[in-house]
Formats: sequence, C-alpha cells, structure tokens
Amino acid sequence: MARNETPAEKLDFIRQIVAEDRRTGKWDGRVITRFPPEPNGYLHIGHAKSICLNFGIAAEFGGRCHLRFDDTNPTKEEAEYVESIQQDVRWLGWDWGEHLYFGSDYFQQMYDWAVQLIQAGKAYVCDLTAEQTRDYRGTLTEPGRESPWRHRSIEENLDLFERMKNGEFPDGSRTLRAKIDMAHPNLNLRDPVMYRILHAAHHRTGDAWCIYPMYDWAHGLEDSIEGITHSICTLEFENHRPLYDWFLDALGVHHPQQIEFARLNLTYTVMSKRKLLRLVQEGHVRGWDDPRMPTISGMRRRGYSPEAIREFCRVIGVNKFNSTVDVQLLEHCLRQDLNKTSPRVMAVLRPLKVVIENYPDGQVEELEAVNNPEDPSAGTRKVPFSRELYIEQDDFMEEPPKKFYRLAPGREVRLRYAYFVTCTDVVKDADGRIVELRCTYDPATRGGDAPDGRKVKATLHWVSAEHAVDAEVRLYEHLFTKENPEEVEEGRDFTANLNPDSLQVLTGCKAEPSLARAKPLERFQFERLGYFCVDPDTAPGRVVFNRTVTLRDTWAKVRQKDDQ
RNA sequence: UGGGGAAUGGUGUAAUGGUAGCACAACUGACUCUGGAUCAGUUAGUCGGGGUUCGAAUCCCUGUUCCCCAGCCA
Repeated sequence: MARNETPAEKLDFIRQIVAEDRRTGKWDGRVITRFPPEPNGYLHIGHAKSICLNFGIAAEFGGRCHLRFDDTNPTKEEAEYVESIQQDVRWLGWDWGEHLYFGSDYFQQMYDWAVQLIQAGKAYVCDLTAEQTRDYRGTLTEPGRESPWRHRSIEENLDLFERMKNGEFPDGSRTLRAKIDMAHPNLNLRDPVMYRILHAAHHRTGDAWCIYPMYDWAHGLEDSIEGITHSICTLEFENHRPLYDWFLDALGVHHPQQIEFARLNLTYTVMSKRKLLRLVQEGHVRGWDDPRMPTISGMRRRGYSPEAIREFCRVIGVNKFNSTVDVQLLEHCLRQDLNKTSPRVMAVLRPLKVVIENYPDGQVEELEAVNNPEDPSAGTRKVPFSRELYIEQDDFMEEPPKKFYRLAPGREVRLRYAYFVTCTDVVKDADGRIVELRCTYDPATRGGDAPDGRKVKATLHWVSAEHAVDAEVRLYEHLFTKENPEEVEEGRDFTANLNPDSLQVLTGCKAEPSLARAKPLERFQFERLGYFCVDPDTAPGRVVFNRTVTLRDTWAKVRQKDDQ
C-alpha cells in the first residue's frame, strides 16, 4: 500500500472470501447474495445483521442482493408476514430492485429435478411413518438402518411420486427421500426427506400442490436458480452444507458457495422467533411492534433510526463463534445518530410549578432557541416564556447533597434560553409535599447570559404553563432484569426474568407548544432527558411519546454511587 | 461415548510468523447555556501445557471449555 493511502477497512472473513473470488474471477466477477426469510414471523435485530451483511456485500462489491421468501411450509406461513418483511427491509434502507422472489415459484422446477434424481436412482419414495423414520435414523452414536422401501424400482418410485403429487395419499403416509448413506456420521445425510405430503393451502400457490419440498432440498435449488454466488446463512446450517452440496452436485447445476456466520445475541433480550411469539401471545408485551421488542417494527416505533441499526450491524462485525453483544453498544450507535439528527425541544416529564414573582403577570416573551447545536442548518425557533412555568421535579431539592447543583432554596440557576432565576420559597401541601416553587428572575439575563459575567452551575429545561401541551410519555427499560434472560432456576423459563418495570406510563407531561403538531414516528431530543419518538397512538388532542433512549446521565451515575 | 464448528481485555472485534490495535463499557480530567455533545487520558486481553522458530494470537502436539446436529421446521 502506498504511504499516503488510508488503509482499507478490515474485511470480515466473508468479505475476504468474496473479495478473493472477485480477484480470481471465480464467478466471472459476479456477486449475487440473497436474504431468504421464511414468512412466518416478524423480522428482528438479528435479521438486520443478516440483511446488512447480504445487501451490504452486494452493494460494496458491485453485485446485487435478492429478497427471497423461503415459503416451503404452508402450515406456518402467511401473506401478512410477507408484507411486513418487505416493509422492514425497505425501512432499513435496502433495495432489492426487481429481484423479489418466492421459493414457491420454483415448485415445478424442483419437482422436475426430483424426478431427475429418481431416474438417476438417487431418490426413492418411502412408506415409513414419521415415527418409524426417526427410529430408522439411528442416533448420534449409532448408525441408522435402511428403509425397507429403499430399493424400489425406479419405475415404481416414479409412479408413486407422481401419485403423491396428484394427491392420492394422505398426509404423512409417504415421503420422497434422497438415497445417500444411512450410516453417515452426519445425520443430515442419512437419507434425508426431500418431500412430505401436506394437504394444506399455500399463501401463494393455493391448492396447486399437496407435496412440499423440505428446506435442505429446496434452499440450494432456489439459490441455484437465481444464480446466487454466495449463500450466507447462520451457523446451525453448517451441518447441512454437505447436503446442500450433495443435491447440487447430483443435479449438476449452478452451485453457490454456502458460508455460515454466527447469529447475533444481545444482552437483556431474547431473539428467537419462538420466544418473541410467546411474549406476544402471553401478553407480556403489547404486540410485535411493542417498543420493548427487539423486532424491527418495535425498534422503529421506539424511535430507532435505520442509520443507527445499520451502523450497529457494521461495528459488531461477523464471526463464526457465538457471542453476546452488550446492548449498550446498540444504544451508543443510536445516540450517536440521534445526537446529529434530532431536533431539540423542551418537555417536562414530572412537572413542578414555578411562579416567577417579579415577572409581569400576563406578559409573554418569545425566546429564541437553537434547534440542534450539532447542526446549524436546523435553525432556531421561538419558545414562549411567561410568569408561570413547569420545571422537572428532579431539578429541585430542598436539601441538596454536595454534588447536586440544580435548583435549591436560595440558589440561582439558568432556565435554558431564558433567564437566571433564584428560588425564594417552597410551597407545600398539607402532607408536606412540594407543590410549587416561588422564584425571582433577573431581567438582565434575558436569553441566558449574565452581562456581569456571573456563572450558574446548572441550566434547566422548562415549559410555559399557559402554553404547554399535555402529553403522555412512555418510558422503557430492558424487557428482562438479567443480562442473560435464560439464566433461571431449575424448572423456570426466561419469562421468570421479565422486568416488571419495563414500561412506565407518565401522563400529564408538559411539552413546548411546537410539539402539538408532531406526527407519528417523528423523533426529538427532549433536552437533558433523552430521545423521544411520537407514538402512532397519537391522535388529535392526545400526544404520545416513546422514550427511545435516555441521554448519557452522569448525574444519575453519581447518585447511584452515593446510594451504595 | 459419533460428526461438525469455535476459543484474543468486562463486551464486540483487528492483527493471516515480526511493536497485540480499534470500538463499547468503566474510571480521571478539560470544556460546556443540555450533568448532553466534544476533547485529553487511565485501567484491562491472546483458554491451559508442551514444542518448532532469532521471533508464535498465528505453525505442530496435547489437554480444557463452549456451540450445533437424532423435525415429514427453516
């Protein structure tokens, strides 16, 4: 590398393979990948890793990436998922162009190829029941036994297979199997099932078929038909690669390279479709798009940006061993993006009324506030200031500890973009609870600067009481109390670690008037509090925000340490 | 006890026989009209044991630990 060149970003092991293949011309320079979800559930952050890998590689190497629905099991798949998956991939920022495919579109071609394998003596119709098949398969340490139907004539196999297709036999009565090796140490090679009989309506092919191909048979064919060069999948398919290769070799068709990588695991969450489904079905969350869910739709509703998710997928890297990424890394990527892009506004979550005693009753000033200090082009806006305001309850302490430098009796602080104010009195109710603060302001500090150069230690956010819009704010914490939700006592499951405080709903929050017009999915930073996103539950007269993530909070850390 | 994979700070990753680097987290400090952001710094790692080599995270031997596989799911 020349001295002045910046070093190229380190390639992960998959990109190294692709780069090498391009260099050697293995696929004539083509790079064709695919993201092949089964439409049986919603996409989650783990899928995002795979999506970014496949679409990312295609984009980086001048290739293309197909979106292909691997819809070979009509009993589990629904059109609803096909729609949500497309929406999520698109939202993440990827484009498959013309290349939207369905495994079910290849059913006829797959059938013809199966016939070809039968003719070559490499597949046979087996009459064993599911239970018998399992029994004949043997175990991890003992070889299996050959099916009594293994040596049927080619003619009989052809006839039976056609009749399977024609619907002459009931579900489960027969299968088509590859004739490989019942003693193979890799159980996947012990005469794997290629077709099962399923009299079920398919979301796309309807009743056209009553035999459906198994994953191992179908997947490689789908890849082959589409001319995929690099078939990237997760680690658990490593054991299946010999079978992937066997089928393609037996047919002598285009043979992509299967490459496996490790799934994503995240602390404080679960990632399997099965477990996410349970959370939904058992009502632990409000649905697939509950903002606490690691689903793409949940994260979108929570306020995540596609950019943040893509950056996260980039920095976590790709490898072949299981690892669990600290959810704080995800939040770091989130804050990094939101900090650059989110307009700042002021909102008070737990209002405490403040009366500025020396401020003229009825007077309203429009003060200028910066929309985004990280982005000058975002401009400024006007915020109304008046005699009665709300500040955050947490921003006042009657008896402040040494490191607390917000408002306290007799202390002066700045109200952001407004004035310096000094607390002169504390009003309490009959139970001794603080209900109101009386303050004075210094008119000379208008805009937030003191001409005499005096300093204050804190700047508080605030909202004019008269102009405030009421809002509901939903605060979220981790769905689980343990880093690893699977860590449970004997006989319990991950639901035992559900965090009872993962959702806290605040009503009567006060937001600056500009927020009255906020639209669903719009993102803001509430100054000093965190990033918030308008929830779709928002309706005229009812503004609802989700807290996406808090700002880093060193005061919270100090307080926590002092508590210990 | 069969077969297939894999082990680098607390976490995620680089280094492909030649100075163990980066990021997150944690901790200091500077700055600040967000206790935000930013900036500077600190702590901390090659699974164990042998070997080859001038030199090993990397090669060899050996041990240990972890993951995946016995669906007519994908």
